[in-house]
Amino acid sequence: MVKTRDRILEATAELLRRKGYHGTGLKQIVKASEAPFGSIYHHFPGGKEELGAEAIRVAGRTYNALIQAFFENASDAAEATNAFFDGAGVVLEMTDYEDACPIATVALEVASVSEPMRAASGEVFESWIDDVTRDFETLGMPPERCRDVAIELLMLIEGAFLLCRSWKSIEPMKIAGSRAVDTVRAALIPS
Amino acid sequence: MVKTRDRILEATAELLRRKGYHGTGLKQIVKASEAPFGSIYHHFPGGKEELGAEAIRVAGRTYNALIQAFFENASDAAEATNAFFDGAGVVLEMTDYEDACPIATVALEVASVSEPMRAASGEVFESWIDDVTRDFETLGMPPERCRDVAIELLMLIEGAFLLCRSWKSIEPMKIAGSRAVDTVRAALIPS
DNA sequence: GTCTATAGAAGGATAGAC
DNA sequence: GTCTATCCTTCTATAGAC
Repeated sequence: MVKTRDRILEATAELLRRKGYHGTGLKQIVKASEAPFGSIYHHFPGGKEELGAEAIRVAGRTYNALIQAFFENASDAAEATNAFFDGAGVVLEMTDYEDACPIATVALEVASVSEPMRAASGEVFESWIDDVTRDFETLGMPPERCRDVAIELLMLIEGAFLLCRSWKSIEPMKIAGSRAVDTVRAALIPS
Repeated sequence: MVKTRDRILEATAELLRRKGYHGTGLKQIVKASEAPFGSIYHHFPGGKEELGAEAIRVAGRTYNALIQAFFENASDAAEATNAFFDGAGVVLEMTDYEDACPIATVALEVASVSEPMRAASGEVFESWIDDVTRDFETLGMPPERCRDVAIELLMLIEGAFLLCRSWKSIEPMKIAGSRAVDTVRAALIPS
């Protein structure tokens, strides 16, 4: 049995990714989650803002798992990077450029508008960076480089998501993936 | 004398950058532009969507000018790149991380929702890429590399804007700038 | 053709029945 | 404590006065 609260969070995370924060209504959320309207305010007294912040964290954890699936037990950091960017491109094409980063749209929308939601998105990005940083350390990259490389990869893929969706083309993702692999490969070589 | 239509477009472009598409109401636009409500539908019969698409193009042209100010008559492509990323970081800090890309938020919001606005944002990104590509050719970069380098720079700065705003930190912009300069410098060397 | 008033729907939030 | 009915605001859009 799936708890009402979890259904609400799942539905919200999904709607936020596709429609953004201001594009998602509470009424859509109750419809999608098949929950009564009052349940939102029972479980999230802070209203839409509290629900949104929590949904961002839920979406973030889903992606933590995806990241770890590619990087945690990889044999080579560069190969894992290549597979990750390739996979992102495949998903983009399969979903007609709808499924990209689950929180980027919301993060930009709320950055200067809602401090709790900005903080939530910041923590999610940080947790992704932490995952990749640790994985790169495990995979033999010099520790002092790991975090910067992880941040560069995240910037490249977020930029690629933006351009790919706006152009309906995976060309940017191919360029981003190629550059990401170059960076990882270079960082792996001890200086 | 400034035409009503232009005032509406300027106000819309500014609001879209700060609040996004769904976060900006037509009533805010008429208030900010000091125009009567009916004027919007007089000048933009297609309503908010047509106005939004046009405002995206206006914002795009403003940035075309900014890009050219840095790259068009530069003496060195790498130096110009460095100055551009530095400048972006300075503006972010000065505006408490509010002023970043004028169209990124809207582009993500509308990518899967409004075809006319998606097309407009795609054209704007394309025009920025075209500018930088031409400038790099002029500055001596091998022509076959210019476009890919320009796209990489755009992805890096868009990713940096996202992370900088979510973290309220310019660390990502510094990393992005550093990597961008490295890429440009490497591309300038004939192989 | 400039501007006001208002329609009609959807937004977030709340009160209170059960 | 689950759920419904409803409140008030804001949204986009339009009708029509001047």
